[in-house]
Amino acid sequence: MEQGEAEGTAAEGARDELAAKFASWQVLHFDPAGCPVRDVLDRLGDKWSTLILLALSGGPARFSALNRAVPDISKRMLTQTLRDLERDGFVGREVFPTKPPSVEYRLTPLGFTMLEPLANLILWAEERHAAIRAARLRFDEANSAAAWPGA
Amino acid sequence: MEQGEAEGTAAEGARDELAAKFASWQVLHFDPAGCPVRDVLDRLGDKWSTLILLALSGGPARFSALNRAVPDISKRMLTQTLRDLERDGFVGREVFPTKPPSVEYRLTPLGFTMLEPLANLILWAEERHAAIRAARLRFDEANSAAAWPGA
DNA sequence: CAGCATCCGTGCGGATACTG
DNA sequence: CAGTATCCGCACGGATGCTG
Repeated sequence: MEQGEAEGTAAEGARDELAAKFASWQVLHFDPAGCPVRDVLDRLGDKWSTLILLALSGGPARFSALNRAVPDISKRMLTQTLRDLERDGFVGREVFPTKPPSVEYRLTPLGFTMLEPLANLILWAEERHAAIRAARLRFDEANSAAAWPGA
Repeated sequence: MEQGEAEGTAAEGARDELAAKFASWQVLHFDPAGCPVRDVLDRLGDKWSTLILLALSGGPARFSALNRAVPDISKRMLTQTLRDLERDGFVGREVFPTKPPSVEYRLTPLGFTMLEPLANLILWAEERHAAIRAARLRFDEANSAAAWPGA
């Protein structure tokens, strides 16, 4: 029952706040360096970043453990994504000089702070997933009907 | 736990919840249809979706108004992004048979519910933006120093 | 005004092979 | 084990021109 008035005010607050932020970014002509949406969210929007962060949410993990946690990522993309996350300060990398070598990745305090807003978005996505899939079916059906009227 | 007492219980709750969700999605072997992160967030992760949603957070807007609100998007990508958002049920499209025709876009109730979690993530990004940029500088400097030791 | 059609370049990401 | 190096396809997205 989150859809009612209780969430209405919160969502309206979010809307007004977002509208104001958006206006302030517009003033800067969306300078990529000054727009957090472009500079931060676009990086998290790649194919693997969020999944890696999720995999690390349970605690530190080694390279091959991450590869097993996300089975369909290639070693190449796992390395690259981890490097990007490390560069942004979300993930820390620690090398243990064992033989063979082992490397452990973990969320930094900065990366740790992201879990909360990320979790909110993911839980929202999960909650609305069925509705979204239903909307897609409706859209595709209406669209195909319009595309082939006589079929 | 070792990560950060300062960030507190909310972040730890988010971490545990996320870890549990991640485990449950793993069981499904990340079937794209069953994983909200892949099926929903990946779509929002494209170059323009979040900016369009932000532009609509202030209220309904016409096509050319959106094009002005996001100056560096092409008409082609604006149309395509709006279609995708409409297909997922986030955005509604209303055609007014004026001359010349005008089309108005607005958030649906479903799209409206996304503003709150999206705002949380964006506000987080804005709040940590400086720290992220600083981390990038540190990383790049350390990396270039390692790449050219004698320079 | 609000698109659609077409062409085209870039870069993301996959596959494979090799290394310390 | 934890990467690097290389090649390559394809889809994302930009530029331009045309239409109702």
